[in-house]
Amino acid sequence: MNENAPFFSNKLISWYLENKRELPWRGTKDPYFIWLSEIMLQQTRVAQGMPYYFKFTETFPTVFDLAAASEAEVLKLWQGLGYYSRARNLHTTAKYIAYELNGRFPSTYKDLVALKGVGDYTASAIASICFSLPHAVVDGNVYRVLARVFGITTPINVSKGIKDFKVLAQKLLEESNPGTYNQAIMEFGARFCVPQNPECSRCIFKDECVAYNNGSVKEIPVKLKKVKVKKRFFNYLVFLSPDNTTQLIQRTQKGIWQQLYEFPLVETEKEVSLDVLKKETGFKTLVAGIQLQSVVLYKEDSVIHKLSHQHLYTRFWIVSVSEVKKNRVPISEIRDYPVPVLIQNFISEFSAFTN
DNA sequence: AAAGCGGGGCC
DNA sequence: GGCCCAGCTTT
Repeated sequence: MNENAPFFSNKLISWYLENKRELPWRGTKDPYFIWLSEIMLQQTRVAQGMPYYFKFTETFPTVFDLAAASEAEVLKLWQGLGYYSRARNLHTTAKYIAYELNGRFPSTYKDLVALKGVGDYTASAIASICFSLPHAVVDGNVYRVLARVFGITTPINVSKGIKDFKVLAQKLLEESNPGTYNQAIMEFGARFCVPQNPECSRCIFKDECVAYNNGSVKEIPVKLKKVKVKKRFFNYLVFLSPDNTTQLIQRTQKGIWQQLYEFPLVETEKEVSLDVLKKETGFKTLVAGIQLQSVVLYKEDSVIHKLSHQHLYTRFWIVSVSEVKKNRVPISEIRDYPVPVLIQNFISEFSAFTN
């Protein structure tokens, strides 16, 4: 046991009890609700996840309700939250718990971490909050707080850093109340020891924080190399036929937006004119056997949809046809399909769909 | 060990 | 424009 542990955890927990937010998943130890909230909050701010937590708990009050839903329903409810593999894994795990475990949630770290979509962080969170098991969480907040207070400059995104921080976090864990301690350190990182411009001068750790007393708060935690952003050029073909149908295709390939729907897509190396687009193999395949009445660019300027690792330069081409042959979707039913935000934004502003 | 995976908020 | 967010999975 680290000799600093009681000092550190006592201060943290005192701060937490005075400063914690009332969040909808606080005040329950039901693992279904804690699990739901933890999956939603992976790489996601509380403010962004909150509305989804309300939607999911209302629509699926129990794990059986979630298990009984279709994947498309789950994805539709998840739409806009991003990292859609979380939703697919959530659904897979719900079915496993409901139908294989008869609704009894796993209650050990080992069994929790074996669930799809549940890694070390989430298993530790559920184990500590729901079952009072002594597993320390290490999320982005914990990295930041520990790195600064203890002056650790090992990069947080290399294996040595990941291992070292986990060991330290585990030493500092208040074992008589691991759930409260874990939430306390995360809340402290989220609300006080924030990434930019923390108010160190009135911090509870200002006397002992190594980074503050070093003047190195801005440089800590150390994180290696940022991702290089790739540019891609998307041309969506928005078919319109007289019977008020269009075409939507489900993305089943590897990559972004798996299992979500989109308009037929022609990806090109750069922004293209209509003449060039018409010569693309992908375009020819998509319109094969179809009577084209007109192809009109919706807007000249590309929409630049930014993902963390890709910038999608996107244009929508309105393709009037006499008949949609494949993957027909009545315009009135588009709203039932889970789609990326990029597509939803277009649907919401395109008059032929909104009228 | 490194890459891939969303969307949004803040500076 | 860059950084980060209650990370996990695949390669």
